[in-house]
Amino acid sequence: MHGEVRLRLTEVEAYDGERDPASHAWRGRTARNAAMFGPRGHAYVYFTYGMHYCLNVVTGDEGTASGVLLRAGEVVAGTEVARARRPGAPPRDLARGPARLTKALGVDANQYGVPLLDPAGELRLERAGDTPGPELVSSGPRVGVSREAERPWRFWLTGDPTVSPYRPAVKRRR
DNA sequence: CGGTTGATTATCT
DNA sequence: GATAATCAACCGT
Repeated sequence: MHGEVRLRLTEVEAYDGERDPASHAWRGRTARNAAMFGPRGHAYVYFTYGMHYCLNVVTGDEGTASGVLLRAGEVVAGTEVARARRPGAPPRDLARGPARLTKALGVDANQYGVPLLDPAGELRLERAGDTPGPELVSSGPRVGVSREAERPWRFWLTGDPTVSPYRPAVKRRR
């Protein structure tokens, strides 16, 4: 959650640090990905496509650079605030996609590197209820990555309407 | 519906 | 100079 807006996560995607060709950390540490190499439980926020922010949770030990991209969620509190940030969006689309999620939450470069497990933090990750069992979770190829897209490291709640529509990675023309 | 395209810039080659 | 862990608008069917 961030401020008044609370999300129930429905879709995430994993990246395996420097060993993973699809990871931002693949070519080693840079100014942009420095937070991925930091302690687990902190935020790695990146800016892409000239206009979007995406939010990751750092999951590996310090120096490891693994992370999980938060791809989608269902807004369960603070709907008014989220709707004001995404005017015109149908309720189920408020956080349906990694950039939509940060927009609805109000996350941007200001949250780069902040701790997510601090109960006093504005932006934080909380456990709510039991971890869903395998019968409720699906997995498949990651989205938008051109290398190693076949790794089935995107996970989502089966049948949940707030999961982002699957779009296979394609080479862009120009 | 589904497919295509422009937006817009930090980052890396 | 090209690309990118994307989105929304716009097309034709």
